[in-house]
Amino acid sequence: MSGAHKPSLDLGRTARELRVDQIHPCSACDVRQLSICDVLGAPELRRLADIVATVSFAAHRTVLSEGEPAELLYNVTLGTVKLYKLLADGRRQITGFLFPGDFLGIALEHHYAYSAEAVTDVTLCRFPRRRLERLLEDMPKLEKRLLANASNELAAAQDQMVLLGRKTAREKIASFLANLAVRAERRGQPSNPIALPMGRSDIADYLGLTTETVSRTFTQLKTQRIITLEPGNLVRLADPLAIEELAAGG
Amino acid sequence: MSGAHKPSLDLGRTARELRVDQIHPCSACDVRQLSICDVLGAPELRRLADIVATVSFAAHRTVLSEGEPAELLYNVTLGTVKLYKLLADGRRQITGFLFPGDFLGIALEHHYAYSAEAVTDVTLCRFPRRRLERLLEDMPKLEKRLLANASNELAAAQDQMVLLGRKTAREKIASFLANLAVRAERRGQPSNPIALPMGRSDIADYLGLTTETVSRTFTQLKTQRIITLEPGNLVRLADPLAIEELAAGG
DNA sequence: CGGGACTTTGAGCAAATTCAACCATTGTGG
DNA sequence: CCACAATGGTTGAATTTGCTCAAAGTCCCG
Repeated sequence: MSGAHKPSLDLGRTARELRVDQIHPCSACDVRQLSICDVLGAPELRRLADIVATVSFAAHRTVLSEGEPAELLYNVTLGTVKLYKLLADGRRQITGFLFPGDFLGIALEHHYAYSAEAVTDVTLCRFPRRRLERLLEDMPKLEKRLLANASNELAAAQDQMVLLGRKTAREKIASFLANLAVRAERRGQPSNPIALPMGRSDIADYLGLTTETVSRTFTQLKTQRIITLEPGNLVRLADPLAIEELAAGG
Repeated sequence: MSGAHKPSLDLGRTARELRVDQIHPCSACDVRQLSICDVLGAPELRRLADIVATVSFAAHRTVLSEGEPAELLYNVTLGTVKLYKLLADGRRQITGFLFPGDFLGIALEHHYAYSAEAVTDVTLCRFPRRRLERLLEDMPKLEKRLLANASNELAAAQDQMVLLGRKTAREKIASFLANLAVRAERRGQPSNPIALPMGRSDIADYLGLTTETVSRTFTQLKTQRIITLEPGNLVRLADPLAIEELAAGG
């Protein structure tokens, strides 16, 4: 069965959660212009800083679980997080990867709609939902920003549906790489040797494939000189145009 | 190639668009409690009515096209609409079906993120985006409602990713039927013999399958006495429990 | 009653999966 | 310091699910 997920031994979510409250006041935040905080002025930022805590999770820790009451919302400031849903028999679909600047905590009737796990060591800004909602009353700009954010995510979700429903394995991998490159660029990070912080099975569960197919497709693209794999989990797009065409469905 | 879409001759979007402005003032709207308008009181509803127009499209007409400037937003009041995206070679992914009460017009940087086409004859409430945005300034409740709406759609999009990436054809069809039943019920419509206003190829493009596989799967479920097909494009869930189990990934 | 579009069924095929073995890297304990 | 276990990644062979191509059947609607 594809996408089967061996539940790894989890010593409990908070076991290695480090609370580093108030070390990073928002005004010094280096991902502010990437995040929803970019619309806030200094006084509003101060009020936000009052309710925020900076927390860290080691790689593979669970940040939040589907179905739990959504009392805490997060903003990624460092590292990579994956969002996923499980079927009863363990099949897993990863619905997204989050990088610095990305917002976390889509809820449905105040319960998380998915689970989230740290891919690498991560640092997050944590907001109590109630207090954030109260703050929103006074900050229509922030509310607008959240709506714009949700719209962007919806558009991305639809692109992902096209990928999952209609693209071949080659096209899926190419789309994935192109997408990572764009997002890395947006964060001001190198976009040509692209960093792949996640493993093959995470990629597989994100693209609706198996690890074997992901691996085979990488080697196929490698032998066709479209990409090269470099040490440190880096992928170089040797032929970015070919990647673009494949990603678009060529 | 699966999902190939023969572009049907289109005589132009507005050719058969009927403008029936102001015939339905919002206060008499029979889908108000299903839509984003449910949070508005009488005075606010009146202001909304001032900027809304009621428009109709015949089946198969294009309501809006991906990439166009998003100057108009809609709310479905009657009929069924499908949202879709195309790849360059014609492969198509339907990203959603909209029924009465559903909101239409997710945009990215003020351009539509997808195309929308009438499945049946439909009637819609149409809002000019700018004027609606201006109205939002005075109606924080409506803005909150739009955000909640976007959250719901995001959760639904993630469920669809699970379906597309990890479910079998049988499970996809079962999930689809279960989902239609829930939504019909929510609208106060019969949920057991379920109406299927869309054709096999729309279902296929929604579930990431081909029409042949959709058809085969229906007959398979029929011979297993899990469903029966009734005249008028109705599907009866003869064994709702089996449908539920299949939909959940059993 | 006839025509066209949609749906169903059939036969063969192909892309991706499954199952299994092997390889590479890394971290650990003797 | 090196052997070796563990983990993750790659490769191979056989299988399977769903697709492609083709034809026949249905259902509207005029």
